[in-house]
Amino acid sequence: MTDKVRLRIAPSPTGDPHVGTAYMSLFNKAFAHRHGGSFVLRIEDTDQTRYNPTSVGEIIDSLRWLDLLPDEGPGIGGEYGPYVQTERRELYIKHAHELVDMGHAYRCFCTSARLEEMRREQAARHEPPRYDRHCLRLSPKEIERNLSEGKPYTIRMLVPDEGTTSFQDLIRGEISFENKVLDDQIILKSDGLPTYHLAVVVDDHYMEISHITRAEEWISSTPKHILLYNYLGWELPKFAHFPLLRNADRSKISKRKNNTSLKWYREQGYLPEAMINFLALMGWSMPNGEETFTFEDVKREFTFERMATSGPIFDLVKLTAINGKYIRTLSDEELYERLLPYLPEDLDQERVRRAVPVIKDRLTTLGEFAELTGYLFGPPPDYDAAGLVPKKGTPEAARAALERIRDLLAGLPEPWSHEEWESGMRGIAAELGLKAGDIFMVLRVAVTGSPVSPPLFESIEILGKEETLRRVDAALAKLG
RNA sequence: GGCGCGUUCGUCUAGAGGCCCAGGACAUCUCCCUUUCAAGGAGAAGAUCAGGGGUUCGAAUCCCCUACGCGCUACCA
Repeated sequence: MTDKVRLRIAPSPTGDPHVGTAYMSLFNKAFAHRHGGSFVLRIEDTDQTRYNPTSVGEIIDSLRWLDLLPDEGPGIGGEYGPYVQTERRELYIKHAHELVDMGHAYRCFCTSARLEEMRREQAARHEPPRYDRHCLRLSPKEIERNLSEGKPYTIRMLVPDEGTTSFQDLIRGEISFENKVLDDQIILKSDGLPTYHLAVVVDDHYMEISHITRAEEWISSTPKHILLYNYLGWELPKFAHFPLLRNADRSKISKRKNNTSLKWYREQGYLPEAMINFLALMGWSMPNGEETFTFEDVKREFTFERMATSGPIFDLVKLTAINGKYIRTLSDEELYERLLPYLPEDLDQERVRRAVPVIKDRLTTLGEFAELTGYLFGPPPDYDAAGLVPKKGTPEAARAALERIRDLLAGLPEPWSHEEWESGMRGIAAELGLKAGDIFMVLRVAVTGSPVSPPLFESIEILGKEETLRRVDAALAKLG
């Protein structure tokens, strides 16, 4: 074991790339790199029933999107591979049997049916569900017979009846468990693949992981892992259990109650740097109190000591606010570039460029651009003729206003200035005894199809005189 | 039920014995700006620091108890 700093994330390829994976990656990569170490990706695919073949690629894509790519991992390379657990099965089998030989583990031939029955009875007696060690009492002869009959078996670790197992958590301090509350956990399944508990210990050892970071849901299995390290005679890594991201009801974050897929955030148009900033604010903060910062800042400042212990609620509203803030700091050109993946390719690019500065302050995600600016690239959404009529006005007033606006626009030189247009508009309002706001509203609805829209003048400018006039005529026709 | 972890404004947090009758951000509300909506600016409201006991001249900060929340309790991770 060296004193190299090596951290890893170990997601299971069971579904969409999870926001929790990004959360852990952020701090792991920051800490590893801060100390000149490596950040590793390992795929924990020992549960074949939940395996999803597209998942690994999507996890990597998502990490690349967030600029959190690992230094080592499947498809990335590294000297500690393979980085996929099913490709390492011989290693687990070897150590599982080694543990059996040492008397620290034993074969269990119990069927799932018997185990279920056992648990049912324990529940009925209000006892904690634990393996009753039926197979620990098997004689060598019985074991021999079961083996020769080809009975399937699992391997369970043997937990001491007495004593306590404790460890120093980098985030939470000392945590200890009485060994008697620990179960004789299955470490090798009957399909020959390890359970998490064995695989994680073996891999973290061989991959020379120096700091084991994971969510707090793993705290209660840590003593089992420590026991395994001790049985195997391996040096203990450091442990840090991070707070669990929560739903609004404080339960563990789930896709039922939250958008947990990183693909979703990308599709909506959240900026990776906003995502990073938001995630870093969950349970952590900059020493100087700064709330807007980058990955580089986290890398420079991250320490386990500053990590909070209680699980933060994942608040989409705050993420969205941060995202809007990041969008506003982008230059028009940058924003244009970032918008491209979210737009149909056949959109008039020149028009998109001109729409960018107009819409920037109103964007909260990149994905909103298309809907917010739809009227600039096609006909305005259909609206009711009543929408053209000023609050205290009549359809006749709206008609008179539109006719004069049409004449005003038609008579304006091309290009015309905001000033000459606005004074013309105000003149019409005065002439008709309407408020300026009413006049602008009539035009706004005629041009954008909605009483709520991006700035009117800029919109007209982008659409051009001809198209604007067409829309005014359409509005007139609507009024009948 | 057992074991473990946690508990500062609605939310994210600052706070490591006196600087705190608790600061910032998001959200909310008001005002300003303004042709709508935003953005921006200025304000307001919002936490008896879960509750109760200690320790101390002094506690959000240290200790104990209680309550509540969450997690684990699978041949899932």
